[in-house]
Amino acid sequence: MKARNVMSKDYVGKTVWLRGWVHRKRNLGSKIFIVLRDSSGIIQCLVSKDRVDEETWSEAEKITRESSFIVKGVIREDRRAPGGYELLVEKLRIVGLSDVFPIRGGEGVDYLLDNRHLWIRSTKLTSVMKIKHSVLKAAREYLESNGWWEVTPPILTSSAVEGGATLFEVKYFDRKAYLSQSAQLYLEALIFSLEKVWSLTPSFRAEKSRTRRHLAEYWHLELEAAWYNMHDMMKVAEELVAYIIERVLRERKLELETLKRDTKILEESIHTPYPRITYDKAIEILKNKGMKIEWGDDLGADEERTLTMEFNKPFFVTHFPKQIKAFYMKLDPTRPDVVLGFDMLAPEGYGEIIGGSEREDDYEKLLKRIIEFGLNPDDYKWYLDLRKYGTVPHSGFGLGVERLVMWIAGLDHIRDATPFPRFRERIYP
RNA sequence: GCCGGGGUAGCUCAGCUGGUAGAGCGCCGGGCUGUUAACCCGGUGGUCGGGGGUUCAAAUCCCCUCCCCGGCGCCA
Repeated sequence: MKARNVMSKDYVGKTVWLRGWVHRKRNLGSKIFIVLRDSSGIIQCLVSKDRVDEETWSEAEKITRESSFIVKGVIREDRRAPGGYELLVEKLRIVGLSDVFPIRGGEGVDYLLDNRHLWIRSTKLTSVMKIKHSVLKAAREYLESNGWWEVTPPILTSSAVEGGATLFEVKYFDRKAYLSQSAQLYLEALIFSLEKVWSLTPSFRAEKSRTRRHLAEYWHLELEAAWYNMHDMMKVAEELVAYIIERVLRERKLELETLKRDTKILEESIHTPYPRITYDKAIEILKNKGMKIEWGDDLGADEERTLTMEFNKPFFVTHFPKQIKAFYMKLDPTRPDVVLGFDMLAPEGYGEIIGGSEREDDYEKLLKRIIEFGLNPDDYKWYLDLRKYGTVPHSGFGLGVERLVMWIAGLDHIRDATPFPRFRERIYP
């Protein structure tokens, strides 16, 4: 049995066995309250000296916070118990006695990160992990039921996907290799047979970022489809996100409550389509707000945050100047100074969660772009090949899973959207 | 990489116009039959991040260095 299940009228008066960990212990002398935690939640257990055998009593006296134990008792309703139900203990046995637990409450960020392997048990992080589970499950469901093939691109690669972003270098036998920062180029190769593909992989960025929105290692959900133009792809992006949010709202109500997440904007976000504005329009809005920005500048964190306050659901910004976007994005044929690219920004100040585009499918144009960006065409030979053998219009996007989770869960830092966050200054534990 | 803040007890912090350290919590011991981060009484606790300098005297002033946090840039 699990703690949450037995906390109901149906179980009152019934004898149950539970196993879990000591969440809290309060010793009153001849009564000991032990709050049991298992993967489902918590329940208070009452050990009363006059109602248990000597062995159980001495186990209860000895047990410490975070010890694992097995307990047998009768469920009863009691207004004084947290949650309204408690277990009146008959037998209790310690399985793994815990040393003094290093986390008590009130510790600082650094200390908690050093003790991440223990802090991971907290109700907050447990709730986030459950939300992340539902996010991934919902994404897989959506893609599965809409005809997308799941594929497994490589993590070890021979060169950069795009110049600029820093790569982690690893020893690869006698050569150098890099940890992938995007599966996109490989997904592009796979659309020639499967047409609609997606992958969920770790991506790595060796940037020395110091922000609440960056991880050195994060989970990347990427889609790529043949015959899709930018607008087809944006429709997929918004449907996917809306579906995920709808599922999380339904499945993870309790966890969102635990996190004190105000779900008003999430409820809005299950309705598509999402608003679309062009980069031109974004600049205009920002200028009217008195921000110092000129056409051609990339949207910085402040600008993004300001824009997100204009909407009550995720929205798209499209048609960015070509110089601030990647080489593989297709230029707008009606206006070659902008690309057929789009970002999806989450509201409430969260900002970019998706980046996507229509890809350049013409060999000569792509080659020209690669050279313009100062990249070495030899590194992209196989990628260019795709434009020589039955090229096809296609589009794709990448979603930062932790960024999406961060927004849905209402977190103030991306590190809590993943169990063991990796930053420049942190690889332990 | 840049800007700002910070490293003092196991944890969170005070002390910083120089006079070799203090609180709360934890921990240990005792008490307690309805606690909700239980409470009450007693006890325990420190190379003041590291190195160098000034001084009779440095947690405190100066220089160097390491580490962490927040923000920006970069991006998902």
